[in-house]
Amino acid sequence: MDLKDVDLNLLVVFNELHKHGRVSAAAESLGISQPGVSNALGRLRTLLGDELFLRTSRGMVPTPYAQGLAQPIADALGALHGTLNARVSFDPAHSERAFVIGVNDVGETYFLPRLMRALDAAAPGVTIRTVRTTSIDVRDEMERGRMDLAMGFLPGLKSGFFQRLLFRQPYVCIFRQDHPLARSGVSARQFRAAEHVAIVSEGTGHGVVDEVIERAGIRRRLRLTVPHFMAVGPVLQATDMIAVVPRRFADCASKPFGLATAPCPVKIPESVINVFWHARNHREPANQWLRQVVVEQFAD
DNA sequence: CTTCCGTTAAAGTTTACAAG
DNA sequence: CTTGTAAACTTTAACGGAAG
Repeated sequence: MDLKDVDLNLLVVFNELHKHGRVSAAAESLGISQPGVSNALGRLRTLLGDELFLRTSRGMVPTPYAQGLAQPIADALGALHGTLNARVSFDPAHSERAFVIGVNDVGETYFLPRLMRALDAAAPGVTIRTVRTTSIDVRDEMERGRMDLAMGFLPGLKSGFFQRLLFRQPYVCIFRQDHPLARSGVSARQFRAAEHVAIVSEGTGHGVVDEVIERAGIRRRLRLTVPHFMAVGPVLQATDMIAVVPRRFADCASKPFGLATAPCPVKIPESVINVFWHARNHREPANQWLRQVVVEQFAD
């Protein structure tokens, strides 16, 4: 197929369609009418001899062929866009760009206060929206260009992504300030005897905690299991339970909830917190800028 | 049944291009 | 520079499948 026979704008439509999974949303994003997108899709279907997107209850899902095209097309368009806009660097002071960041709930409490304050000074018009890294497919969201950055302990993101280390942190035991353990520290025996709150959030690397403890042959009394960290502080404050959490979370939660920490008697590998971005955004000035801000604020 | 949403069709407008 | 034509776009309206 000769490129001159291809209306390259159709690829832009294809890209938006794949990103949103809905014709009307793609149309809005492209600034044309919904039939216009439908029409363009029709032409692309004829051109490529494939249905490309099938109508389902969950929107327009790509055929295997379209799925295969999506990434190369996105990369190519990204490269073109980057080249044509190379002269226009990102201007944080005047930008009204909306960024989407993937973090879990600890990430929000830890990163957002400082990040928002930094943005307040440098980029008053920029807005941030966060999404849970545990409830969505981060890889997919990033590939589609719906998420700009992700921060946290996400060992699953490798190929196609860039990452930069922000910090490492050990896991610690955390419990009420006037808990008996606050004086003595936590021995292996006491660790075993205590009632535990477990935080099980799928998709993050945090699951290693339970695995490691399990593998060490230690049977804990898991009295409460929750999918995120938010509930942990109040629960520990009100009970004699203990939890194993990343240290920076413990630092944030100690004061507001009157909690104390102690080293964990079980050896648990450190939690490695990175900032991740997709290869397609590697050269995007806005993305580069935001990464830079994150690194300046949070990298050790 | 109603609502939502994609598709299709019709009619008019805009745009690009080439010929006069 | 003007004009004719084809292609693509827009809006409007009607249609139909899917979901609640």
